[in-house]
Amino acid sequence: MYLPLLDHIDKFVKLDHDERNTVLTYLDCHKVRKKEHVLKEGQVCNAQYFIVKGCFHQYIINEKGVEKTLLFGIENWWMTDFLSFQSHSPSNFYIQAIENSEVISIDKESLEDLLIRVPKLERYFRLCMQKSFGASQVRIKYLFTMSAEERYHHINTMFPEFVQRVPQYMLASYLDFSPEFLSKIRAGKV
Amino acid sequence: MYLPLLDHIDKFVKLDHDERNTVLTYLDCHKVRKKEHVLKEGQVCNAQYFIVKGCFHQYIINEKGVEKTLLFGIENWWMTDFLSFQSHSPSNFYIQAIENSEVISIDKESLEDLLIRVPKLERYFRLCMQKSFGASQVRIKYLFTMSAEERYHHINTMFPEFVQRVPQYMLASYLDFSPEFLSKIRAGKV
DNA sequence: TAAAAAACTTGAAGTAGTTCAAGAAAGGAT
DNA sequence: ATCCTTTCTTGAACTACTTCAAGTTTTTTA
Repeated sequence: MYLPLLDHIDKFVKLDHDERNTVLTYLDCHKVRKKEHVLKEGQVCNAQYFIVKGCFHQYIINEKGVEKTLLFGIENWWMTDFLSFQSHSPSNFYIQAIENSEVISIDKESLEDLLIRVPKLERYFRLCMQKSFGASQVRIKYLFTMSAEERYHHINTMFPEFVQRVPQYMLASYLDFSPEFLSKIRAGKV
Repeated sequence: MYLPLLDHIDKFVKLDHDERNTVLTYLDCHKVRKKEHVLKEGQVCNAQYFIVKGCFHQYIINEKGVEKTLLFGIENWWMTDFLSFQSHSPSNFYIQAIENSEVISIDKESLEDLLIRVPKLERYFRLCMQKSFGASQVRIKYLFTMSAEERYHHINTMFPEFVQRVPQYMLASYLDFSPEFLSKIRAGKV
């Protein structure tokens, strides 16, 4: 149950037996049902979530009441609103399960505590974040340089299983165009 | 010369006298002239740059040969291509000085070394990155929810001095629209 | 301080993608 | 198995923004 996270940590830093056990005492694994939220706009984001199983998206609702998906997360990714988490400010975002999922959550206080007891984890979280941030930089590059159609074909080539896994309208939103347009791209009508 | 960085570190973690001195031995401060690059597409990004003075932008050149600015950096920000830095892969980006600037650079090996000697810095870099990543998440929100005109007015309200500081065509590119369109927004011709 | 280069402006014509509305298909719950 | 909800499709009308080209202004360099 907690193994996926320990394995993930192990890719970045080596913990000894005691440290692993310490980590375990701080974690809390629970199920999140499809469509359930772990964060809503306006709330202060007080935890980070490691996805053990399932799929989430981070989204906002625009002034027309339409959902815009900014980010997806699947197994072995951390999800949170880092800005709200760090600065205790109300979040701009919703984070919602797209499938029945399982997450390991750790709240801010526990994390602070844990990082004092297992300082090696500072490195783990640093490297994780570096990876996410790198990915987000590349994403902006794609948004800035490719047409809607190119973005769709690109993601479809790189992550075909993922494209099947999430609703089309969310994918369209993530790629920053309308669901109708995605439908037309797929039908070859553009 | 190195004080701005030590001050910045001090906002996140407290170093003792020895640790500060250790840090200093790893740093290298140098001037970068306007239009000079610290990173070009295709190079592996081997260092992180802390901006002591001046202004940089990270950009790509698209298939039409046009520059697209993905990110700006000013005093007290770190700039690098984290993906390339972490995974030793060729960078997608250029990083160039917009003004005559001064940076403190630290290369990958030195950083690894330094982090071993001053482990507290793991925390510093983690928190720095968390802040940058949070900012980049919010930026994507703006790109996804505001019209071109709204994005311009927003940045102009939030950071008026910054808007004056960089060429309009770079700002337009950063906001993801054409320089001509920015000209028209400013003239009230949209 | 003149000449060259870089940055900004303007209008006209074009287009990539949106919006709307209505129907069809697929998925979930009881 | 059927009803209800959610998701996907299609075409027609529209629009926010781009592209192009030419001229003007500002900045840099020698």
